[in-house]
Amino acid sequence: MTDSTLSTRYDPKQVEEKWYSIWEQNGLFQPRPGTSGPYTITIPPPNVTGSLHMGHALCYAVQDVLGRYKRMQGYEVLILPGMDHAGIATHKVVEMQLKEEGLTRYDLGREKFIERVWQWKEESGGTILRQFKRLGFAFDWSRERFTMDPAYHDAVLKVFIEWFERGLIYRGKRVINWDPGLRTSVSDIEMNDEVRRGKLYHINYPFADGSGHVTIATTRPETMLADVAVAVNPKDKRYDGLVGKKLILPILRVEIPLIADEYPDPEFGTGAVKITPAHDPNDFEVGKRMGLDFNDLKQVPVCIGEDAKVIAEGTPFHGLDRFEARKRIVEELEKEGYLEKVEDYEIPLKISDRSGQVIEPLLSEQWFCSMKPLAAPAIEAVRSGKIKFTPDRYTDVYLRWMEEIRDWCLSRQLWWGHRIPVLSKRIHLTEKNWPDELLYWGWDEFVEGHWENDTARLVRRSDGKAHDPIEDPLNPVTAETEGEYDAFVCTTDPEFVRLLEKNGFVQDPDVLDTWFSSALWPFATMGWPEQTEDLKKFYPTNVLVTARDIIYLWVARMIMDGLDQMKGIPFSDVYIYATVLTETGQRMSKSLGTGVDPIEFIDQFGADAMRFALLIQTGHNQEIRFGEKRIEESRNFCNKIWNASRFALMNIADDYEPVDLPGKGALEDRWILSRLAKTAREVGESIDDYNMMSACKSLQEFFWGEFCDWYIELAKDRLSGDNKELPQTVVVTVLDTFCKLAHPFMPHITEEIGRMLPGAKENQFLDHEAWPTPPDAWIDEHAEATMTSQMEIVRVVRSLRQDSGINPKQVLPSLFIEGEAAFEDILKSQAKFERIERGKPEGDHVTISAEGIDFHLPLEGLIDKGNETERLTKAIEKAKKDLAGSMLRLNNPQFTERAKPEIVQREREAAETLQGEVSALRARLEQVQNM
RNA sequence: GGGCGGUUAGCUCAGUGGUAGAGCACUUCGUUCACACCGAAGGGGUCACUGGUUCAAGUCCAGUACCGCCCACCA
Repeated sequence: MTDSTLSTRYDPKQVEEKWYSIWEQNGLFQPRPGTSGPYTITIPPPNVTGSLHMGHALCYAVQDVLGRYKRMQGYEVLILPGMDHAGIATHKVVEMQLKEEGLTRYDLGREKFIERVWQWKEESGGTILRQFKRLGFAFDWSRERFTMDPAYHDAVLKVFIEWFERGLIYRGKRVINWDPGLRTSVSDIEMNDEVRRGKLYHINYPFADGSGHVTIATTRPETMLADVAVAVNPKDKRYDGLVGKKLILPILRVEIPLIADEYPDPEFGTGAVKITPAHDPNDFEVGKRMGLDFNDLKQVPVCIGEDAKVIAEGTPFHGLDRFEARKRIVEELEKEGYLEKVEDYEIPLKISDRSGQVIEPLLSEQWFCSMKPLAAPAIEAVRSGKIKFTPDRYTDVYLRWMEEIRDWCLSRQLWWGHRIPVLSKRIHLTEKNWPDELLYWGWDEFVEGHWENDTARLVRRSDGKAHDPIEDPLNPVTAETEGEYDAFVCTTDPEFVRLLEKNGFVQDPDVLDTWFSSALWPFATMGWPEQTEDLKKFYPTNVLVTARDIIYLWVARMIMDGLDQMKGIPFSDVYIYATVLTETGQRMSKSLGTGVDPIEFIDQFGADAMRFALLIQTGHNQEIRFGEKRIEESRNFCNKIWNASRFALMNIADDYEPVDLPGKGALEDRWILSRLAKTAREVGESIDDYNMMSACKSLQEFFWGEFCDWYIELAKDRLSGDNKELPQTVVVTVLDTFCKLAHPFMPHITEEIGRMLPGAKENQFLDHEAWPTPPDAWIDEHAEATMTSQMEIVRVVRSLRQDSGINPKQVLPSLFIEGEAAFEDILKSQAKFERIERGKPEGDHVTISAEGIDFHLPLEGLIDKGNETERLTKAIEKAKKDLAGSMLRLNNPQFTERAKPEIVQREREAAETLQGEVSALRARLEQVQNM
């Protein structure tokens, strides 16, 4: 009776803190050589932009379950944690902080700004680490990585340089997505679509010869300052014979041609589209087809700058904000009579994911990465099944996107991130000066001294074609190929950088898109490019657990990079977990005020309750609604576990001696062990299937609905009786096994209880225990069926008592039964009778049937005629309805002939029972009415 | 415009062809006897709709409606 002092309320706070530090001190989170080989997860590194939210808690909880489960199965488990520098996102957080101080990053300068970001990284990283630990995650902190660690930086540069050399990375000038708020380019997948109410302006462009006009429609009239043409579809009859004529561009009053191109849709509006190659990706393509030189401002004018202000010198619009300019230009057009009409219109816009600003498509020179060659093997890896998505519907999502992958704009005009390791210089090459120029900027030194790790390229600006000076150093520049070149040198050697700078080279100020470095996560975290022991042992990882919104941004890129650099898949499974929404189905976000810090819930309910609440809602679904109510339920479950264990410990003597179990004992003993064995299997299978919801439900239903509600209740008397060894052994076995099964989900409370059970050894932790695999011999279908029917009987009799208005706790003298009834003890103790007697009682009584047995409850002078009549009438109605349904089936020859025999047989038995029930109920009703 | 999810009790959700389930909420009863963060009993659902396949459909098929998410260059 050592534990009678335990509180009746489980107190997570003290238990959770205690165990986490003990686990850490005992090195539980580091890989331990096992019998089943390595099992690895490199966790998705959270952004150092603040703190973890509910989605993170779920994500990492799933991984912690997998890690602990696999560890118990004997794997050498490495869960490698870390954090992501998160380029734009972190950059923005710090810029916002500066703004509050009335400063900009330019006031600090690049170096000071980066210092400032590092400071913030320490702060945010510290918060996140504390959150991780509060949640109880068994991750190997000794291997924690950050995507800007020096070694990680080296890995990033290595890939960049290699791809540069292979020609996968190139410099290009094209219309990119410009975020005017953050003043950087962003990739196609970092924007959100949004429809806003706006106007569609119809503007007349008159023919130069005065013969009428062409009407175009636009939502962005301000871009007309950079129009180069108006296009119509060659099939559009309305413009037959007009293509080739000159139009006057209103306001600027310059001539632009009316051209034919496949792009305009004749069905839309007038079928005529103004072409602004510098400010629209479609128009850019048209411009390319027109053969324009994008380096020539005369051919491709630009009218909006990086600050989203209009560039149009000599006009009143110069320097205006883009939206202000739109207003003024429309006024001007109206005044001059060019405005045909204005319609209300839903404008589809691209909104920057990071700043919320309207994206401005802008002609800009950036670094790009060719994706097709990288994507091909990554498609194959998934299509062939080497990488498997769960739920598998995401396979198609992935494949569809990968098959239409577009080149990736890599450069960002930010300061926080991996700086692009390229120096460049504009040179003018002619046939004559080619070798001199090479010598001038140190080319031979480059070739001799630095070739091993570095690479270089010459790109002719007029055609964008690359010339590889290494492959073809003496390729003479001819009259045709002479002209402006950009010389790019890609190097990591600081000495060489200085030499180049001395020769007029300038280092690229841009940094890489943060996902470029994230893509290397599964191997760069293990020390790659060094061939480390970790890399040999733990790569490839086993599973990636992540959110569906980064399948393209991250998952796809890791697969591509892994296959390209490691020549092997980075993980074999991808599990996409559900998005966590608020109770009302809103997105959880700080800006909406709907974000919740998991720590608040942990303070209130405990980490185990928090984890379980999330996990029990997480299967193969795509979203979950989460709130305090759900955690309360889990908290209550923890409390139930606590109290059941407390009760068990109070009943187990210090001299407890276990006995052999299988096949022995009372019905309930065999039943609960059979249920335990099945639960163990279900939990394992559910985890293997990444279905945490199913695993949690099995655990909860078993423990609460079967072990507590039935087994413990039935065992109460026996636990203190003469043969207490057996029920005690069952109780301890169930608790011990349950603690192990539930440990991955609720590590703290299970450890606490597990350690109090008889037989627990010093410094032995559940993580080191074997995952329970109860033998087949424990499964006893007969016991389960019998027990199920006993439970039904008890429920029915209890219901009869309740309906008769008897106090549930009151023990009645006797219950009469007619029919075959074994296990009278169960009935006696659970339905609370002193005796079970055969036959029918003499006096007034009420009767109910279950499992073919009639139960009579003597109620001399106590029967409420009205109540009983109502109860019986209802019962008759229900039985008649069921019987009718049953007969309908049985009278249908199609059914009796075609349905499986056992189904028909079951139906016959059911009908028979119902038939008997109906007549019995009728007889009783008559009896009652005669009372 | 295309694709993917969802629609089951008041709420949140399980349910992979054989007579509809859980938790919460609600009603009634019950606190010396593990737990009121508890126990017992109960009420509550033509499983969104329309067709089809089948002896049998919440479950399979086709379509419709509504909700959510993703992709797409219609100015």
